Amino acid sequence: MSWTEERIDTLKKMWDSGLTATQIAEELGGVSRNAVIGKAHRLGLPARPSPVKPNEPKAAAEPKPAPAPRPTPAATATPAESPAPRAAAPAATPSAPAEPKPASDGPVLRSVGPGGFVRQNPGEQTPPISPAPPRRLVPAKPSEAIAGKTSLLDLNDKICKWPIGHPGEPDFHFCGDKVNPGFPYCVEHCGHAYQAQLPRRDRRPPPPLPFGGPRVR
DNA sequence: CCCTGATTCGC
DNA sequence: GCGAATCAGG
Repeated sequence: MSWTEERIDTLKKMWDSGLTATQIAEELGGVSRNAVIGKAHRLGLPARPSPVKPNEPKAAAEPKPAPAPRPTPAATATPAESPAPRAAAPAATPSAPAEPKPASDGPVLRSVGPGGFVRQNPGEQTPPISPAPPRRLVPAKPSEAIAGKTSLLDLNDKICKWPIGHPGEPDFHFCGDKVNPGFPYCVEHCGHAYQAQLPRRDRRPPPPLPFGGPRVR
């Protein structure tokens, strides 16, 4: 596989969307995660939170005479140290001066609900990345199987929240039928979720459990 | 062990 | 330029 313009474009998009190199490689296909990382670096894409980076050359008492032979070839006129040479657009977005960007630029803390759902934080009504849909719409890979299905984001008080499939799977979605008033599920799935208490001797083992159940493969 | 990204270096 | 091998932190 070669790095066509299109593949590079995909790489860029996914890279600054925060996807892992593994995911990107998987998506592109035909390349390893190493290839992706290597390419990303060659492209000069911004470094990502790496597990092994924050360490700065400490001036420890090393017997090494050569302190900093770090070859910075194009050190034309950079006298001061640039701890975070990430800023690239100082005077941009003239039309929108005050960008209400969240104070923290780190990952948003989330809690995870039963079944592996990711809960939205209060006030976080918008997914992580959607600065603007400036370009043409792109394939939007991750949601092809769900097209037309009831996704997590579609859930509300009026539709059945009975899960179809398992969280994390590409086709995972929800029933989405009209809810049985007073219940989180539609009539049919209420029948699965709630069973009349029968006399002990008549009870039967197989209780359908939404989530939690051991995966059957 | 697994995961991650960074770096190196032979091709 | 490419990416496997290697490194190193979580």
